[in-house]
Amino acid sequence: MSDAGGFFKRVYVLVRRIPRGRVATYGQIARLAGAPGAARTVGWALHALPKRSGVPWHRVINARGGISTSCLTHPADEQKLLLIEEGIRVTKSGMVDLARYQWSK
DNA sequence: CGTATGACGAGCC
DNA sequence: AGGCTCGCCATAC
Repeated sequence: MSDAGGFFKRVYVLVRRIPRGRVATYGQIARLAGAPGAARTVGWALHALPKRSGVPWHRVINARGGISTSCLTHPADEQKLLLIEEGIRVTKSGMVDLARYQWSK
């Protein structure tokens, strides 16, 4: 399940472990997945991830605490709303205070 | 097996 | 804060 050529799966498992009201960066997930530097691959994993998969993809943001979504199927506006509904303060520009909300195992 | 891609990261302006 | 360039890494074709 969490192994066997499924780097993506490993990412999904880690994202699911992010507690509600907390966020993580792509680089952080990549590092926990055992591939520091593969932040881009993490983003791609979530990109291919359907919302109904149950993975809180909206809790994953970039190192600057911003929403980088350029994906039309996953609008940044929706991600922003989801984060706000979890109690996370997000600026109009979609910036999150990492120092306060970044997930720490 | 080589090239292209991508929801990134860090550095620089 | 926002934008551009280069570098890293795992898939897709």
